[in-house]
Amino acid sequence: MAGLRAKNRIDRNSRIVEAASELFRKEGYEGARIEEIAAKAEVSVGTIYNYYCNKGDILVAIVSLEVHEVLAAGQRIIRKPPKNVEKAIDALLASYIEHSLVYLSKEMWRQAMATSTQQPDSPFGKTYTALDRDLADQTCALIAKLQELGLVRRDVDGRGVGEMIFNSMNMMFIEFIKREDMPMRELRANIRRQNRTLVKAISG
Amino acid sequence: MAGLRAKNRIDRNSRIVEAASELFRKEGYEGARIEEIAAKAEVSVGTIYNYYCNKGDILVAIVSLEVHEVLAAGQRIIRKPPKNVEKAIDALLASYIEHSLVYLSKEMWRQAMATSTQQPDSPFGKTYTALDRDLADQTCALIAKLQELGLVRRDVDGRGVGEMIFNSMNMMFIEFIKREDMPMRELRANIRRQNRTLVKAISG
DNA sequence: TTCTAAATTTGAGTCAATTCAAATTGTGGA
DNA sequence: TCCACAATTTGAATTGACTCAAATTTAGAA
Repeated sequence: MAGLRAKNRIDRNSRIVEAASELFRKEGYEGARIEEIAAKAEVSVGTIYNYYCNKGDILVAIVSLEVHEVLAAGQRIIRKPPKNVEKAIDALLASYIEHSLVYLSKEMWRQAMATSTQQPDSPFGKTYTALDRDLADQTCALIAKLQELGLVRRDVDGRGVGEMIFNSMNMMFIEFIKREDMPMRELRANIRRQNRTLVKAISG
Repeated sequence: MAGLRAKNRIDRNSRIVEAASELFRKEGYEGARIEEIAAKAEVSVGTIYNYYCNKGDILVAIVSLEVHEVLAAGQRIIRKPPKNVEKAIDALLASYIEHSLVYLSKEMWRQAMATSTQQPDSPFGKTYTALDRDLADQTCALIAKLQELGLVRRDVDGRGVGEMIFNSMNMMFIEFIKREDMPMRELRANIRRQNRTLVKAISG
């Protein structure tokens, strides 16, 4: 019976994540009590804290699942990007944004971001930061790809430009999740507008 | 005795802010207990909650004092900016960054940002958001000024560019406060590098 | 199979933020 | 000056996240 312990661990962990995920969605992050999550996952409160160092960390674990899907979708866009700089960048960023609310409500995003800011050194604070970096890297990869394709001038600092585009999108995304009433359409328009000058400058 | 009530309010409020400010600095945000703050300010715990809806809000009030100073310093730079686009932008952003740790530790910044993200609709969540917007507006104002001076091309979208520069600086600042060991010098270098392409593109 | 030690779980207890009903204080009119 | 009412303060009680010492479970050596 090789690894009952490991098997149990995986099983318990997924029960915790599943229970938390459901309760966060149903009752909101603040509304979901740890005791409830423990009951639903059929473990004790202590066990949850054995797996996650605090409530926020549980949420960030869920975010992580989400972002991995987003990254995969991003890869597909980079493989065959639209043959136009503006459209290509817009396609990638739109893909990020469209996916963002599939599993996570704005409230959940707010909490996840807050936690990762508050505790950047907790295991999941680090996870969140790493995800952010992966997304930024992907944006840079798109710029590099566009340079390869001759759509973006070779002499621009692809990394600098990619990071700037990602960073400014990220800030606008933060504004978006802070304003419960802001529609996705408005976010996308803001992003396009803000990128326009830079895009024009780097187009080959 | 017109307004004893109003006078007391102002007095108590400033005692609370002062006590909190000292304790946050001395014991860190998490370490400072509300009861302690109340004792130091010579009010009851309940009174603090009469003035601020939670612990994070007290901190954001302190941040607000800080940012107002930063905005004033920014105004002076905009009045007489360096006669070179890159230097002018760098001067403004450097001023923001250099001031940032005078009254607030990185930990305090993390908490303040987390709170404002978590509760964007609380009174001080709104305050924080407004401060951010003021800073962004100031960055845009600098670009406009540089356009007036003929240093930045008239045909660029000053607002879009200003917001992009501010947003991307803001994300880098967030990274900076998350990493306790990251020196200010590195932050400034990153910002300069990231802005370079855009700055080149808009220079007249 | 049996036993020991390490890993893991448990949940009652702790701690600090937040609430709220009672007590106090300021105001303006008689 | 005195009173009634509204605003404000108070701190004991509540709440819910998090801890930790005891109990349970697994691994694997004998």
